[in-house]
Amino acid sequence: MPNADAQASRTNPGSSRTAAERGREVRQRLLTTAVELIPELGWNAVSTRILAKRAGLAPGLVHYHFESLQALLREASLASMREALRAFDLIFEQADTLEAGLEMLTGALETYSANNRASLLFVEAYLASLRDPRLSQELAGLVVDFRRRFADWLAAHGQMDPAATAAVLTAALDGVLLHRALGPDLTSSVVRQVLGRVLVRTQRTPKIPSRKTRKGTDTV
Amino acid sequence: MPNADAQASRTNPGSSRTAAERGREVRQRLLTTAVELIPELGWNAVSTRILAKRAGLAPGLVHYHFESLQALLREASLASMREALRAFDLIFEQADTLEAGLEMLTGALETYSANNRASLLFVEAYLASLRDPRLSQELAGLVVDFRRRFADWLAAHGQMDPAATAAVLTAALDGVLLHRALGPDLTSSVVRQVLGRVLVRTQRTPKIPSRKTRKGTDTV
Amino acid sequence: MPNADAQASRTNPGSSRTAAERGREVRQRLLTTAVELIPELGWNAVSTRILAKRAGLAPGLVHYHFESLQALLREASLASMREALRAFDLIFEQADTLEAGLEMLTGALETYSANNRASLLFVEAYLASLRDPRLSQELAGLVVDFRRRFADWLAAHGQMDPAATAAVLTAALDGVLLHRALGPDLTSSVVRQVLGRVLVRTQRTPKIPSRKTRKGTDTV
Amino acid sequence: MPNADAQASRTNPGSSRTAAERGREVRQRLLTTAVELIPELGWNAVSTRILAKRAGLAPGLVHYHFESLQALLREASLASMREALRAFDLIFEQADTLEAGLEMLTGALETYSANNRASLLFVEAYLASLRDPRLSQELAGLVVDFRRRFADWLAAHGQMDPAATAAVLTAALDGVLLHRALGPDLTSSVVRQVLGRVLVRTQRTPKIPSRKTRKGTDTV
DNA sequence: CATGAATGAGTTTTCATTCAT
DNA sequence: CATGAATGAAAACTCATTCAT
Repeated sequence: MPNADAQASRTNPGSSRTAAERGREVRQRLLTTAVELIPELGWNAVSTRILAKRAGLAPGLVHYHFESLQALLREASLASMREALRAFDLIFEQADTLEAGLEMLTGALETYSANNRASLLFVEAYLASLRDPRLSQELAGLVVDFRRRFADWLAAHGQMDPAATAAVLTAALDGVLLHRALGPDLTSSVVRQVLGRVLVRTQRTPKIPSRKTRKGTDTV
Repeated sequence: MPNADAQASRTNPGSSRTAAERGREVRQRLLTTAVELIPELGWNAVSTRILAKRAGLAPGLVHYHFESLQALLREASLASMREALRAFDLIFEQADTLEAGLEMLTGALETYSANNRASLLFVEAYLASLRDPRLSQELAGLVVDFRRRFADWLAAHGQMDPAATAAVLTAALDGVLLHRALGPDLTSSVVRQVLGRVLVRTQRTPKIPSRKTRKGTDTV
Repeated sequence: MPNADAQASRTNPGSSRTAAERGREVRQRLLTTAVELIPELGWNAVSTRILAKRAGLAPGLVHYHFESLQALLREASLASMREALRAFDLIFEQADTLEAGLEMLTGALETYSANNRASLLFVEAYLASLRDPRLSQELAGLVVDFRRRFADWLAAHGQMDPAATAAVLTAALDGVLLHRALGPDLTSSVVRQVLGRVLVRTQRTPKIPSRKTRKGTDTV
Repeated sequence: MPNADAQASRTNPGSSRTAAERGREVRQRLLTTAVELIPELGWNAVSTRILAKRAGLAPGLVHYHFESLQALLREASLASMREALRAFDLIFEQADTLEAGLEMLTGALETYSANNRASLLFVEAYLASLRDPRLSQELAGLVVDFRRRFADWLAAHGQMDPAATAAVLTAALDGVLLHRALGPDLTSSVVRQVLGRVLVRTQRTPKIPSRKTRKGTDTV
């Protein structure tokens, strides 16, 4: 990355670009380091000094580039979560049956849980949002957006009660994330198997793409 | 209040009861206050001074009765969670159908979410356990125990895949707790409606097993 | 002082007195040091570290004994000013003519200006009070009280317009304090000579009023 | 605003006027902003960043145009005070009796106290001068000059002891400024009424001297 | 003439923990 | 069993000043 930028700066010699560019790099480095540190140490244990040291930067830079440490953590976590959620949009685009979608969702979950970091970041941000109104607002926006896209996709594939299903499944997946952070015993195949029962097609207009014959549908 | 207690102890001078008894009371008060403070401020924001002040006790008492602040928080949160889980045992004893059980579970969830405190305590403890091996171990024990009792109850009432279902439902309910902490839009009736689909009876009639003989079967 | 206390503590062996007493001493030492430092460095330049170092105490003690540095400075300056004003009460009791009173006042002024510290403390506190409502309120109380006692004394000795005269003379004396802090050219004899002209007796012989019956009369 | 200026400078590209002129403008803007900020925040609370932000300028400009922040504050406050004192010269020229002069002086005082800013600037500068020898020297010069002009005017209008009276009245008026900063209860009519007694004519008719021939005589 | 990124020491304040009594 | 004074490190944040561009 520094090499690429060094090249780029050559393109524009003598301009003020280098300073500004380096500034943006430093800012970005702080954000990246924060995303790394939040799951590792916990939201409240990320201090300016630790952050700066880990980023290999002078401690004063945190408050030069950000209004407060909280603002930095907020921006970093939101950016990271937004990007994580973008992955799900891809899933929604590619999956053409409810079952395929669930499989991809739990697969993604497995990926995230593997390095633990992304999922913990979500939970840490959830808790932090309880004491940070700004974060709370933006985070709620993310969740609502995700639920809506999820519900749209569910509806488009014939799911019964798409909005309710999306809301509960979103929460359930977050719960699974949380439990996987604690221990590895919740395999994605188990999750898929159980949560798969939630996926039920409406009676009317079923263009039945059923992958297998469904089993016991004693819904409650 | 400390004055009142001081007076009370004067009433019973020299008796061995007063000293030991009051000591236990003070210890208990510290635990109770911690349970109150953890969801309110967040695990890492509970300090000895804040805790002592809120409990109306001298600051030195925290380290007199506990090895460290972390030990106090650990003991307090575990005790509180154990008690909370005991409430579910009652549900398991009283509910005689899967549907009734789910209804009581989501009802309890509503109760917990109402004051938010109990559910947040769980999540705070989950995260804290990632950096506290002792807490992690005990917490894992709690969760495993709960899953097993849950699975037993599910099995006894004809649920298919009881262990897997219990594990996923436990995680899902925690996820719902978490999302309710963020906003009130996840009503318990929606949760009941969607998660109810997970409850499916096995084809063959199960022989209802005694609690003692069965253990967590199946997967997980 | 430590020796005296060491003796005192011997009088009461085994009691908790020593610890509490030492605490009070430390607190007092912080106050005393603040009074010393405010005129020397300026209100805003007195930092916790400088203060603790000068007092020969650990830096944490400032916030152990006081809620904030501002609270410490406030308490210290107010106590010092109250004591300084008490000296004027003595003057009012002893002086039996307007002229003798003015002579003693300007004399006191000379004393204060000599070490500069007391007078600068007043001015620093005046300015600080503009950004500290609590200090402002208490300081205003001090000034109002002093004006009233001054006015009472003036009235008792036949001064015309005692309240207005007291208010303006108080301000004028503060101005003289300020100018003396800048340079030594304003001798007390010059001040006495000029401000003496302000002292004018009413035409009619005043009935000397008792302190209780009188209130701040006239204008202002 | 900076944008507007940027546009304006574009209007006149390459001209030597724009560069030099704009430089002076920026310098002046820094001075003006400092004069605004010193009474508002206190001398020591005016920082380069706050100053630059308030002036709508880049932070680096402070040290580009001035050797140090202190130097900027010094220059700004002295310029402002010099201008304020020029207003008094007008009074001296226009007032033809002692009484009329005092009335105009207290009137001016009222004006200054109204916005508080000018009077507070004086007091802040007085205190700052105690720790800034350069400021101290220049400020002393200002005060001495003012006293002399005041004394000259007093002498020209028959005042007894003009030098002593001028010195004490100058201090007294500063004291009144200070007290008015604290609270509004010292009305200018009260001040005029009391300080008016200080104005006393010499017995013998003074030969009215020309302004040029007289200098500060008498005591002090 | 102007910019704004960078620095490291500075600020106030809070902390868990120890310990003499 | 209990107290509360004490400590020194660490927290978030602000600072004047420098300097490459």
